[in-house]
Amino acid sequence: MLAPADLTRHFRARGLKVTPQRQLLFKLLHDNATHPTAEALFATASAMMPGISLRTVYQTLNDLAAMGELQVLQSGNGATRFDPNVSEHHHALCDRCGELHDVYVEAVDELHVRNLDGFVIDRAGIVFGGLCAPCQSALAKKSQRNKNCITNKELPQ
Amino acid sequence: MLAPADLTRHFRARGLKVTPQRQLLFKLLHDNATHPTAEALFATASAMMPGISLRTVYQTLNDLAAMGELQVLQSGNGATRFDPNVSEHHHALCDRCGELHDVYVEAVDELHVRNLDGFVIDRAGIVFGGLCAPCQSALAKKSQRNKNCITNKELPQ
DNA sequence: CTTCTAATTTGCAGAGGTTGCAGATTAGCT
DNA sequence: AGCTAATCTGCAACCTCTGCAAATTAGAAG
Repeated sequence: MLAPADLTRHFRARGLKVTPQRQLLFKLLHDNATHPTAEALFATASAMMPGISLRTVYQTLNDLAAMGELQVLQSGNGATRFDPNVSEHHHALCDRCGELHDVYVEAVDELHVRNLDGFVIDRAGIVFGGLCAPCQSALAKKSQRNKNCITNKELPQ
Repeated sequence: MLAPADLTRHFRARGLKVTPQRQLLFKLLHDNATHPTAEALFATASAMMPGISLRTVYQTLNDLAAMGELQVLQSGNGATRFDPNVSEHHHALCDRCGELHDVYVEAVDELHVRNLDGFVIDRAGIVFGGLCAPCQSALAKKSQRNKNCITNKELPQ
């Protein structure tokens, strides 16, 4: 996504107005790698500008997405996530904490796809599943703790 | 997804009951390549078994997904789609008609992923975007028809 | 600086999609 | 045939997101 100052210019050029609400959202999104949902942005924005409406957050996110300044992601469980990183990249979704990480994949266009049946591919989106580093150590500790535990079979009925 | 008879066995083995409603859904899903939504399945099921509840459809779909017999897909626009094809495959989503096609991709594990930062990948899901064959010809015809139309610039102000 | 107008903000109602709950029903074991 | 836990159904509720209309405001023009 462009820097706030550039977005301001782009918005005006398109006949869109640059309100304080929008400026705040521009700032909150700039260099934000958390893939926030509309609700999450609303929570942060509300703390800095009490009274801002959730409706306005959605409105601005949709405007930005329409201008190609945001990548829209379907997180799987309900809420849409917005990614200000619009360079060509993909995502890694942690099975444990649910967080999404940006990853870069080489030679995606060189993949050999079968069964296309006349479908013409324009782009690709990859979501990797697995465990992020913090969650791996968390799980390792947990299994360590459970090493000496009795199993279900050993429990009295 | 397994054949209805096998699913019946698996359900019973897990202490789950096999009701007429579930048997119907097993049949409707078997070899179904349409990636139906819960609503779509409900519509088909209702025609064959009037009175079946949408709630039951969701229930059974969730059970099947939990058993790994269905792949769950986020279609992008709202409704979840269910795919009885659980072999390793990916999807091609048509920008025009919104339909999903199963495709097979080779050497996905050989992709070179950067910026993993300790994330350990377990699996990958790829969604290709583009146009399916029918939609390409439809669009081609449309642009043919528009060839002799005046452009906006030529319109009187 | 004032005026004007179209764009924006807000709050609320409402549309999907999905789940929780409770009472009635039923699969399938004994 | 009887029993009990699993299931079905209908409905209410939830969540995310959008439509709408009245009030406000950005920013251009005078």
